[in-house]
Amino acid sequence: MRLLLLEDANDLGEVIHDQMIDEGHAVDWVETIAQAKAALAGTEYDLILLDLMLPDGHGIDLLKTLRHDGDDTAVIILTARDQISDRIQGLNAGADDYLVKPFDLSELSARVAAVARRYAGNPNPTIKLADLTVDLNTHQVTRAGADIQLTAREWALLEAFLHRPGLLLSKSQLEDHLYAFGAEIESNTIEVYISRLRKKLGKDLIETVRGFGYRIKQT
Amino acid sequence: MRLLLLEDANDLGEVIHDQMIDEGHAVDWVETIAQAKAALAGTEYDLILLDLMLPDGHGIDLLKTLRHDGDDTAVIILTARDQISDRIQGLNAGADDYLVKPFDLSELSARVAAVARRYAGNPNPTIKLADLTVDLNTHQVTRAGADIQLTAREWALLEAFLHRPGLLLSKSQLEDHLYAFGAEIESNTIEVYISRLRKKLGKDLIETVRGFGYRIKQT
DNA sequence: TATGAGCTTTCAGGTTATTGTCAGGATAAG
DNA sequence: CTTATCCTGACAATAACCTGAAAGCTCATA
Repeated sequence: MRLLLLEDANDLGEVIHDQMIDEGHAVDWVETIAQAKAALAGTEYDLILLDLMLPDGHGIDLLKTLRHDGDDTAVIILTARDQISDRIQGLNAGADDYLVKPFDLSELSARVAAVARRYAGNPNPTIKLADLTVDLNTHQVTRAGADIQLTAREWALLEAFLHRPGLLLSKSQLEDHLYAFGAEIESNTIEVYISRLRKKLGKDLIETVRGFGYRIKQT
Repeated sequence: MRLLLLEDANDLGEVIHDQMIDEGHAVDWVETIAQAKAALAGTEYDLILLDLMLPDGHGIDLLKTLRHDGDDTAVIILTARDQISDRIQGLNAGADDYLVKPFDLSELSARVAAVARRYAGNPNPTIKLADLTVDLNTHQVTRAGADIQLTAREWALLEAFLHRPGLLLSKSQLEDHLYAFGAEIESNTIEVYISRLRKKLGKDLIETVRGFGYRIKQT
């Protein structure tokens, strides 16, 4: 998915940027209204993340202009807790959703996904993998019709593979996906969770590539 | 159908106005309470769209006055997420339905149609859920024929799940539905209400998905 | 403006499921 | 055979969840 991240003068941008890239989105990151306008003129985006920390309501103006020009690109507003008026203005100006700082990256990811799905007109996307059906929305996994209950970590691990099917993922990559940046895992946690997933999903779904990592079996 | 749209100082009104006209309704669009009162004095409307972005709770007052005078015109309240108290007040004051921004126009259309049906004396749209019957218009819930009384919060919570069956909703999403987005809920309120709903609706209706949230059991 | 009923929110303690770690066994590579 | 790597059952610590009860609100009514 193609994202535009408009953010000025604070480090949240970098974090968001990295997270979105991790999830396989194409992200343009700009820090001024002028840059944003240039970017918008040239390119079609699927989603715009608009940080209203921007001074003087210019962010709102940008959004209004966009809508006025008939552009219906999805927009999620990021705003500080105390800027309620900005938020209301934002919604009125045509934003699709908003997040109040501070927020979890996972929360942001979920909202991005939700808005994207809404725009794609595809509210309940499911992925089929061998005899598995994975519902990204409800986190429901069924195997040959039978429900499978996954814990949070198990789901996160499975999700890592779903983003890029067939991809070989190293243990450290998987750790990055499962844990907050900088968290130190000092045991064979990934191995344990691979094991647990296999037990629930079926032995032969996840392939071990000795010395490198794991990969979902292609079908 | 004859609509009154009461909305002040923002561009959503225009959008709604155009949409409703498109759908073949007759719409009067006013932007002050005074205008609304004048319009209400002169004309019979089938439905009033009331935007609570209006300051000072005068919108609620208008509704109260209306009901107090025995006017039972259908009223749908449009409100920002920040104004939960308005929302509760609105329901208590006799609103028929409410929508929280941002909302899809299609959703608004659906609700308008629903309320219209109700007032046209058509059978109420109901949802069956296990042994429950849920009336979206009257907010009545019956179980095996017996009425179940839900409070405003309890209903709001149930409603969140009705929107799409089987949907997994996180606690923070539910909070967003019940409260101002970003409002500081520092306790386990959602858990408490889930507990109450279960007690009233039956233990096994709402499923806990540990680490993610809750979901209504698929039937 | 006081009162009381009903609803909402918080708190605290108990219960349960998940998590990260370890240890010992299994497997593949050389 | 030896070694590095991986698998997996078990377990204590912890996080997540449930729920009764009490405190806090709101609103209609007197």
